[in-house]
Amino acid sequence: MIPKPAVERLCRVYHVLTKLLEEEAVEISSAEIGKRMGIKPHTVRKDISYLDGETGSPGGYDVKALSGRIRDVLGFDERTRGCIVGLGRLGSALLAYMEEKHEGFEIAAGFDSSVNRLELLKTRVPLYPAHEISERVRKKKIRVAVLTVPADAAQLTAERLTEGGVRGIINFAPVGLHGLEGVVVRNVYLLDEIRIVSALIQSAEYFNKEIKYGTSI
Amino acid sequence: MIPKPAVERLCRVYHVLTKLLEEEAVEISSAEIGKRMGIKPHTVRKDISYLDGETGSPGGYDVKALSGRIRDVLGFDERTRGCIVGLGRLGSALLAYMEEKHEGFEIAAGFDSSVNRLELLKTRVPLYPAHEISERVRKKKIRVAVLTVPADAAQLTAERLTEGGVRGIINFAPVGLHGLEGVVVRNVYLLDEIRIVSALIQSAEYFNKEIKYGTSI
DNA sequence: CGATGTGAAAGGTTTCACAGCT
DNA sequence: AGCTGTGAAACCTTTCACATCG
Repeated sequence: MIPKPAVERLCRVYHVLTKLLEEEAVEISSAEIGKRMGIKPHTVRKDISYLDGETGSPGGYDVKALSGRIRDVLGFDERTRGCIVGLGRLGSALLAYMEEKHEGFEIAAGFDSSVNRLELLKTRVPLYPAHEISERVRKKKIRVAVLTVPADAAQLTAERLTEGGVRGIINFAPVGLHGLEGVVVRNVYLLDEIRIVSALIQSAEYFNKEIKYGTSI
Repeated sequence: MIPKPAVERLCRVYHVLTKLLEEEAVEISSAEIGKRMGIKPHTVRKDISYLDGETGSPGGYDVKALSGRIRDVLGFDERTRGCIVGLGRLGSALLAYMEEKHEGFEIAAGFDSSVNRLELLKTRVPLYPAHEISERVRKKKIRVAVLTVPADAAQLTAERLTEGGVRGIINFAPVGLHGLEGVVVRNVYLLDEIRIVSALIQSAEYFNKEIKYGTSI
């Protein structure tokens, strides 16, 4: 089993490789990947070693081969279909941001409980009222949902999504979701981020250490 | 030194306690906090134990006392001042979301390189052109920046922020920042999130395990 | 009794150092 | 020579089990 932090970093390695392909680069070293990501070369190598492939050589990694290997192992092969639920200010910004074409996933729907809002928004992606969530998610085979509803609607909406067969939820609502069996939940607590950074600074100062809370997701 | 994941969770404990104070709750158990956050009770207790305080008793924790202790240790005492740099769709959504009053921090400025955009936006918070960043940040004693500029402007903007004395950066640009001494950087790679969730699902399936990549930040 | 608080064990992740390959 | 690949060591975090206390 690949460690979770390694999976996260490999997703970013993939991101870097995608760009390199656009730049028509052929080979790249772990040092260069590390530099672009702000992490150390041996971390990059270790992460790649979890893929159980034979993609490197003394010149470095073959960009295409490595990118393909990551795609296979992490399952970027088939397009992953996602949706955004809750089209307030944050949700619609994320929709606009994500509905453009991206390697490895595709936004296939948006949902909101306000029909009025659905009519006002102009998006490429089709929008549906919230009560159709589980039905639409099932029909469209959506695997991942971005949850940007108000805190008090989050749990119920998450349950509806799970009923529809969603396997992963990226939760932007500032409440913990519970009781969702077999679903990967990632919480992104934007409002806490500033407090977290502030606390990490403070904590580092308090213990009179140099700041060592480096880059992370 | 408090472990970084513990600091992150304590920020969320604080969040929960703030809500509890609004509900006028007096005491709360680690089990209840854990339930609200989607984590286990002993994790909550361990995290609280890092605060080196004596806040609990057999009935549970005194909400006010615990909240005060976290505020002191994590430095939420003085208002932390933050800014948002890059007011595109995502940046201005975040600004609208964050400029409301929140416990523990305050958004004090917004920046963008397009003067046109600065004139169009209607915000409570004052907005300034990007070339004034380091000057304004210094004058206003801003400690934390939310970075939502395009990828190719991120490194330079981060450097300007650091010149102005910023101690922490929440980086939404999909590139790693490097060479920033003494600055806490947190990366939020929104576009990678869907891929990460998708990969975690896939990885769990591949290794035929039940999904155990639980809740996390 | 029912909760906290915490050393100690278990578990996971990162770092290291060097073998191996082209 | 220069880079990858990886077992082993070091390090950090979580979990557990139980002493403790009102």
